[in-house]
Amino acid sequence: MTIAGGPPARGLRARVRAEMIDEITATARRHLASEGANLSLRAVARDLGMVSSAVYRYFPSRDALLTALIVEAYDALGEATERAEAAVARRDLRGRWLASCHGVRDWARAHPSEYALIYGSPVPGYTAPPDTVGPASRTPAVLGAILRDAVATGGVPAARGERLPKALRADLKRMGGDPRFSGIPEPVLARGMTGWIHLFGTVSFELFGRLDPLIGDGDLFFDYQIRTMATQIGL
Amino acid sequence: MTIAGGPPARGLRARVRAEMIDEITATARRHLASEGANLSLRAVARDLGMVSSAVYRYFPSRDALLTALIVEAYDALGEATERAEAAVARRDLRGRWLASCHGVRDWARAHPSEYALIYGSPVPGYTAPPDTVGPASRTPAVLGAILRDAVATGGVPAARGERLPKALRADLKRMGGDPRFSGIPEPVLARGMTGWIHLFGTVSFELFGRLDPLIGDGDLFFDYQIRTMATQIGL
DNA sequence: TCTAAGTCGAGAGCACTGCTCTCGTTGTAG
DNA sequence: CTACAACGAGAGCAGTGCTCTCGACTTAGA
Repeated sequence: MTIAGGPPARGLRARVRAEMIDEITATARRHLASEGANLSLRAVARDLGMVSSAVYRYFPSRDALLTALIVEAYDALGEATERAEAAVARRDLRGRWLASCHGVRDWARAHPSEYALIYGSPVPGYTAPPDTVGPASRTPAVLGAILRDAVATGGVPAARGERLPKALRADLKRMGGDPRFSGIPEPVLARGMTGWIHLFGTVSFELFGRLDPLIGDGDLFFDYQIRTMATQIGL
Repeated sequence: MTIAGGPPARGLRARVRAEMIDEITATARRHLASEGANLSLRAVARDLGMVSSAVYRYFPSRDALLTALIVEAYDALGEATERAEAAVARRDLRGRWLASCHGVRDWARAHPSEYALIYGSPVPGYTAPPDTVGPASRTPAVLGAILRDAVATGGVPAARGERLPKALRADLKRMGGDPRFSGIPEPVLARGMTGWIHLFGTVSFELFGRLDPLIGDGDLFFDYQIRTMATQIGL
């Protein structure tokens, strides 16, 4: 053995292992994109020139592989949204909101299978482990930051005479405990949730083909939808 | 053979066949409810005391069975919506809209697997055959009728200074060609689509667990959401 | 440096799936 | 009454997720 220059302790094997995991998830993602949601672990293994049982050295089950893909998808969507939002001047609150929405849609259209994986119907026996909640809230966090900035700079009215039911107000107050949504008045938070739901509703309807027979120009429709919604939020 | 009183011509076998089809779909629906979306044709057959190949006498493939369930689900949802809407006084346009929304949600909560089947991510290799478009538009038709009545009686403003992009206006005009959506001015139709998207977005988010950590009282949240949306539509 | 321990890939195998084909049985139409 | 079509059962094929065992290999400790 050489004295130095070799890989670090716990090195070679651990690194090969990490690379292997990456290769598996990458191949799985490709399969997901090409064949849809029913991912075959055996097919992934075959693609990598290994036998199916070998994959189980890296992922204890097919669900675990799916979880890895889900986390990756949430992160990718979150990053895409953050990047789109960051490209707009800080003081242009409405522009930041619209850019975020377009960021979500653009990523979803570029990665329909991964979007369906995270925003479609839950996979049969699968229940999302807690690892996913962090990455999942990255996109809402972007929207929350915009609302907070908007409230702080007076870019959005804190209240417009809404009458929030007591229990709903309590839920929203609890949400305000989360630092990502703190500093946002409850009425604004409620409006923001409407926009959030409407955003993903629109993207899902478009991707799942629900608008196909109705809408010719999807870009225009989406833009119009989120603009009116932004206006109704007060942005 | 008896002279009369027996089953009609083309009778016994055809009737047994129809009953068999009903039994299969009923059992399949039960399996769907209990086990989630991955429906096993073999398990359904086993439940009916027959062998899997026998089921193929009635449905050419598992997808065909799924299609039957999808059509049934669309019809059931449509009927539930229609019934909820019919229970409200005709002149109470806002009440009719809200009742329809609640009808959708109540049915979805009572049949989550069937809802996921029709409003979740599209099944992997499956593409919806044209048989489904009719039943699928039953619920939108209810909402459309309310909007038409509202416009006719002045219950909703036909225009509120919206500026619709030309291409979008063209799409909406084309939608107006459908008798179910005729007589609804384009701006109202656009607002209605926002409400439609938001409605199913809210139901999907609730059923797919996206609101779980945030919202305590789901009933209240949903009601608040659709009320504010109805107001924004102009109802 | 040698050895015990742990990691890995391959292969066989189990229970399950959708689907096809064949083979007797049975209801039906002419 | 007969020829035909529909039907259910069974065997079988290719595929799936997952488990277990076995030999080859890397790693860590003495």
